[in-house]
Amino acid sequence: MAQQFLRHRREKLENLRSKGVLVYAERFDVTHTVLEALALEVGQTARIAGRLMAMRKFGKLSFAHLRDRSGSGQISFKKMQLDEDALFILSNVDIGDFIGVSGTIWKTQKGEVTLNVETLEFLSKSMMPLPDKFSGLKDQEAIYRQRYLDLLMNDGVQERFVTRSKVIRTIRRFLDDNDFMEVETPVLQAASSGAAARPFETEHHALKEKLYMRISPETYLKRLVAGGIERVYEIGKNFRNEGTDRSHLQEFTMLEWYAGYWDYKDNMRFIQELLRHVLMEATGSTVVEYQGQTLDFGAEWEVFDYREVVLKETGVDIMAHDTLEALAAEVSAKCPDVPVGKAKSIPALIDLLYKLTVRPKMIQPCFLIHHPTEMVPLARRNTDNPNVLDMFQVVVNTWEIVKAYSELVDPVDQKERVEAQQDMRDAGDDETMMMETDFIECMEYGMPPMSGLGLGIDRLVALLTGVDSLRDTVFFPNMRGKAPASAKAAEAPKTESDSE
RNA sequence: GGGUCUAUAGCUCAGCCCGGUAGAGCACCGGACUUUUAAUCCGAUGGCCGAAGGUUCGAAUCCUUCUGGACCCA
Repeated sequence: MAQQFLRHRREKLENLRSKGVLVYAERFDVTHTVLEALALEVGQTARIAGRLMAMRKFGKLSFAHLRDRSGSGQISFKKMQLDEDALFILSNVDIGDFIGVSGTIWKTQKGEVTLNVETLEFLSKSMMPLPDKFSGLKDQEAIYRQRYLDLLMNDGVQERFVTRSKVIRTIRRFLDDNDFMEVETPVLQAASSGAAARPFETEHHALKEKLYMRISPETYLKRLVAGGIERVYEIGKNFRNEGTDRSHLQEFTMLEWYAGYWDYKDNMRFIQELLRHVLMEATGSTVVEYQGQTLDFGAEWEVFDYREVVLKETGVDIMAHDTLEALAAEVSAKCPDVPVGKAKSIPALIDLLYKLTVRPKMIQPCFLIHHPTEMVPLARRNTDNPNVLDMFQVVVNTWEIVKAYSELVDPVDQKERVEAQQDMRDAGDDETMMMETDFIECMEYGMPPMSGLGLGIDRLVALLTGVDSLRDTVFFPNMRGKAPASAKAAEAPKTESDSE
């Protein structure tokens, strides 16, 4: 495969070497980026470097496109003005190679600002042809597995990831400016807690202990609040060992913060302010056009009470039943499409009902508040109605992008709620939460009242960049093993330490 | 887990229905060309048709299984 390309390019590489050219150069000094250079006046000079993306050769004049991090622009080679060494390099250059040039700005007959090359240095060889410049790279599998080609060849890809970077940077600044401290907490944990999800399991060989990849940093961040870091946040990867679809990644990026002395209402105000700010910074507007929908983050966000909105939508009062059987009977009667048998516990059934009936209608940014108490074992009960939580979610385009609540800091209540989780687990619901006893011990030492919030970065980025799959918001989405493009490499002998 | 679609040259795709020596464009190689920008023109390369089995005189094409990918459903 690709024999001819390799052969031709290897020949050129040897040609260059035979004349003493360092084919993989050490470095190159530039004075401008490509776009900066092309913004100069005619007659000014610049040194630029980049990857050669296209070449149009005439007899004694050639045009090419050079691309660097700023973008790509036209350079020209006039044979009459180049010395023998430069001509030799030029004759052995392929599209995809990296070169460094210096020259003078001029304008072509068509008026295009172009850098005419006077000196030319070879910087690095490309041994494989780039994808078709017109069609780009369309093979979805190649796009994910060889993202570097996608970034190089397809329009808008780089911008999408620039937006992602900008979103995260803006969030950091906003939180820093509000006196939050960024921290890092363990990814490898003895018990996975903080959310209802199946964890990835791994093993600590030296300690001979089973460990879990975190599904949430929640209990660790709360420990830090107990330790006096009253405003704390972490942006990092969480891992959930569940099915993958367009709105779920098994490895996803989450922002979580905790603020002492705040309640969930403070967080409702704060997240609204934060999201509007991030949108303005990243896109210049609080209105997002997404897949034909206009999502207006600037307008007032509707607030839905969990029990009320489910009742209104389905006629089912989720608080009216003490047993799973009774609730399942009413749900089956009123919503025959809901597969009640799937739910192994009351909260699982409530969640299923909501997800199938209410959530699909939540398009504009809105708050869903006061979830039933059993649904989240770490959230504080509402003072007036202990059956519901001081909790909210932000839902946009049917995606839950934010979950937040006033935190439970009462260790006695916490213990009972964890035991209830264990009962559900025993009943067959494997999306319940494990709990480390030392977290409860920490709570026994005392925690201030506080409220925390989690924001799914990947979903937010998808909304802001118009893509409909979260896989398009990360560079390298998880793929099944066996990359065809590197079959040769896979055959190479492996050392034992390579195998995990 | 179930269903639909998909895999042919480095890339983008035809060919499959109805079996008969593997096609195009771009890229690559040789030639012409001082204003192109999907440059153009002439010529030449390039394939284990995802993998394995089966049917057949004969399979990219029909059948089975497997593998990767996309979408839908649960």
